[in-house]
Amino acid sequence: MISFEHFQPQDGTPIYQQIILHIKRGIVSGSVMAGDALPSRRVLSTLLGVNPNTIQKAYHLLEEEHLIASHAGAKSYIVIDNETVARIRRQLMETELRGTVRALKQMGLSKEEATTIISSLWEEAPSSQT
Amino acid sequence: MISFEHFQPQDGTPIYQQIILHIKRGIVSGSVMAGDALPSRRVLSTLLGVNPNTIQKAYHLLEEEHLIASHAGAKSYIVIDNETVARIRRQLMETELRGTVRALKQMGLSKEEATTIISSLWEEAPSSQT
DNA sequence: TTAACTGTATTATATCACTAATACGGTTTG
DNA sequence: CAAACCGTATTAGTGATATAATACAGTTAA
Repeated sequence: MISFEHFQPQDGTPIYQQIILHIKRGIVSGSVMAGDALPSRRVLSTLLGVNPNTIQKAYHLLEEEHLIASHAGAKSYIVIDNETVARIRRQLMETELRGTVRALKQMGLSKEEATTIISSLWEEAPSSQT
Repeated sequence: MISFEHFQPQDGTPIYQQIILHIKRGIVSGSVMAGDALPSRRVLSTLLGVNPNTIQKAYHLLEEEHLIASHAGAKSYIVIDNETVARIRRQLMETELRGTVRALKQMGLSKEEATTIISSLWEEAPSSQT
């Protein structure tokens, strides 16, 4: 069962997008694998304190992207191969870092300053894998 | 006059927030200084192709944060001191990097992988100051 | 088998970001 | 002074996000 233990929603970005990101990052890190079952819509909505429709929207979009498979009545499962994992990895790196690098350069930082700051932030941030 | 030449809005985040960020990043980099005039609401809305009210919202929020001063009939101007610049700098670093570092760790990257990727992205991205 | 769970669908409501169309009064400049 | 700017305010409408309350049919397990 895919875990949402360390999922903490932050306002500003839609919750259904954050759920999608959470699962995709799990796929990239290897903690989410093919065959894994997802929490049911109702269970996860209760766990996160949001509406079931919000979960359904996230799962529906994941299914449209062919990352999960749903069959009416049964649970939904992760369906991915190695090629898909690589694609998701590239996709997340792109969206996550492109804007950050642009922002740092726009603030006048040098490449060295940027990597130094990120290194120092790496130490203090909470993590499942140091 | 503060330049919006290199400003290219990306959908997903509200335009008024992007305008605020653009100005704050300019302040941090030193390209936006105390006394600089801002484009009028109408001019900037035409330039960016958005509604004047959107610009007004951005400027109004900047004024509430005491970064600009507006007087009915005249242009709006940047009003900041060194202490304010330092505060904005800390604020932007915080919001920009904290989430990125969290995301990269959640994807299972090591500190070395992260800094390496950022270094390589630094080269290809467009910039006003290489 | 049947009860409990599952995915799926529908309709209604509220809020926010953004657009649109005006209007009013103060400032600047020729 | 007067025209051309400027900031400010109001009202109305649209689309996206999220909530709320149901309803129906398929799957699973005691």
